[in-house]
Amino acid sequence: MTEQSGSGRITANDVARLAGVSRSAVSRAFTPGAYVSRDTRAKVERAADLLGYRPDMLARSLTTSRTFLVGVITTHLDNPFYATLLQRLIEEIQRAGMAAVTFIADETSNDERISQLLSYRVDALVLTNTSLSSKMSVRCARGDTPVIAINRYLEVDNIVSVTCDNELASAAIGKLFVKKGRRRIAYMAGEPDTSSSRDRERGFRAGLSELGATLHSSAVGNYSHDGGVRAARELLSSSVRPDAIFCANDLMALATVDVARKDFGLDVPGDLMVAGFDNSDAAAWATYRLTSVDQNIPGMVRSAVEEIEAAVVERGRMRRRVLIPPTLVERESTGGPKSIDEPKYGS
Amino acid sequence: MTEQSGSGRITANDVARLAGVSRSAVSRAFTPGAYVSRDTRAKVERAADLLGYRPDMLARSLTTSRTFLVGVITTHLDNPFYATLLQRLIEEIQRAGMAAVTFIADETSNDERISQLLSYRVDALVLTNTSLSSKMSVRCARGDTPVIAINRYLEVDNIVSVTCDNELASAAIGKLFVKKGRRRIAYMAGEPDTSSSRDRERGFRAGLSELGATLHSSAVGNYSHDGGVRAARELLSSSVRPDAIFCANDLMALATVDVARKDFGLDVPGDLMVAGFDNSDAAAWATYRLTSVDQNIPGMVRSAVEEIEAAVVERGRMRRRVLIPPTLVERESTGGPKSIDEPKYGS
DNA sequence: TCACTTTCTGCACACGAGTGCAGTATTAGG
DNA sequence: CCTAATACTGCACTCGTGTGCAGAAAGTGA
Repeated sequence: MTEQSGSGRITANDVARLAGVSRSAVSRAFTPGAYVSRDTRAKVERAADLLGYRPDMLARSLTTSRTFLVGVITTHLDNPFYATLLQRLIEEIQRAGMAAVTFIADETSNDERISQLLSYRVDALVLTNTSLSSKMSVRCARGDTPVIAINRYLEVDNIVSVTCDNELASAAIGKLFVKKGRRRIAYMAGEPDTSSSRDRERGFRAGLSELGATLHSSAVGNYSHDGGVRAARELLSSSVRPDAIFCANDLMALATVDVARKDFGLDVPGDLMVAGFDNSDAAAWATYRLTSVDQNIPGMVRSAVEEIEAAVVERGRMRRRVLIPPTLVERESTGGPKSIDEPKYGS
Repeated sequence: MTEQSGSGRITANDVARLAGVSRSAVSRAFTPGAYVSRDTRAKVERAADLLGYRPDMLARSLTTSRTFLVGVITTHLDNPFYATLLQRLIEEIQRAGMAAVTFIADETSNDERISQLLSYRVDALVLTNTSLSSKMSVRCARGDTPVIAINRYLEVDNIVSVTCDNELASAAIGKLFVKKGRRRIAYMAGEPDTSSSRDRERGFRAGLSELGATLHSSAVGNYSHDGGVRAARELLSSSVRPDAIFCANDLMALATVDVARKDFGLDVPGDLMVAGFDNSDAAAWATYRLTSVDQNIPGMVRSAVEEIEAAVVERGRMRRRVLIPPTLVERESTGGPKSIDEPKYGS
């Protein structure tokens, strides 16, 4: 019998032997657009799925320099926003016929991770809420590895960054508070050194001042629930308590609602309006009904993967910035949706 | 100048040339336990990090058949439990010096995904809340690819399954309800055809009957928040309303609390006790203070990766089942923790 | 100094596939 | 029936690294 050789692995040679053709023919049968007769292709395909053969990606990548692997570096997934983002990103990557090699960012060992990913010759690198050291940026550029940053804007060459329009959305929330008659308006920041938190604060302030209002107070919640609890207590303990708080993400906003009700006996939105960012699932829960900003994750992810595909084809493209338009979702935590004919922000 | 050749990629040849040694020497310098003199190793290392060289994993894997890649197939990450599980799993994998290639399960295209992963020669395959068709099971066994199933028990040969002791934990909750004086006790199932939901129901019933109680009613919530809302409405609309509900996960339990309060004006735990499963972050939030079962994700993940490492060394090991002991976390949704001297369940 | 061991080094082949090139089978045209 | 074009096919080289083997260098003892 012409069986495969000893080892469990089935190679193109085994298929070739069984099909009675050369190994090149097998290779060509699996390469779209290569010179193979209908006849041989049929023989090869029959033999192949008789043996359960599939070309070895590793070996293939060695000659083609295409691995169909995308390196993804993301943060802790406690925050449901990152979890959903990662999920959609992976789905989009696999839809494009590639596979995602995922690492959780570790602050200290980040460079090591990237270097590791490069040693797998990933076709592209996606950073989610993560920065890139200039050293690694150079390494990526040298190896022609395109880098896409989602949700963080990096001032580095040869890198595409995809973010939602944080300033625009935050301004809309600022204006919403003012229109609803609030005057003691506070901001709860995320991690202070991230572009997202800074942009949201800047936009929020701009929105307020556009309608003649100004920021009453602010605190830092570090994007976490616990941090949000502490920051909310801090803000609400003030002698002149705020009557509206914009939190830089939902996790902190939900914490703020909890604290307002449980610790301070406040009514939301009566005594305190709260708005968040991310439009996470929990924002829609009956207990919270939280007004939030939908960053349009599917849109972000689609852009990111499109950038990857473009970059793989035309190597060495320019740095770019992609801005995804977000959507304001109004719920009861700010007094519910406006009347039906009032226009959305933006245009 | 002895620079690297045209392309951006730096190979062992470039390093060899710069260090003035043979390419084999470079290879050995990067292979722990190989025959190299202190002197050559030093020269190679110096040259290597001058050029920023790192062995190409693809080429290396081609000869060693070790890729240090672990294939991970997981479900949608809307459920925070899976998100945390995935995060910890990836972290543990990277701590072990490997990298995770992650796919989101797609029901229909699952076999295709696994086949794709096998074509990357992953060292092992981890399935999270996913089944394995018998066809793929055979393929994995043939290629000597160890398969580890987390949180689902599969009746297939050559596969290790790691789950928490669902029956034990669920029984504990059943007994807790009875001890707290409840008699109209209901169960909310997850996805009916999963081993986890079935095991939890079986354990729960066993716990009840152990103390002479019996199940009052049940409904199916499919492990989702929306499903939980529907199931809770169904259970609570009954003419004889339950006074305690055990939900097969936290997402449904939180939904149940929301529905009980908002739609039925019930007090939790006064009118209705609720318990969940997973001990997700939200369970600890002030609004819910939900009693839940901690599955010990770090423990599960550690076992899983240990199994991988063991399986990579001694190929072709037996099917095994690993049972992780869970912890009951009592909070206000069942009336708060017991008095201090009462023993935990188990032993 | 010689024989022998020990410690390394480099050659050459292997891993599994893609692919340019030259050669062969097939067909068309005359 | 002959020639030339066409459609394939297979050889052999390549990708970047690991590794057995044989030979060189260095050390050891007599």
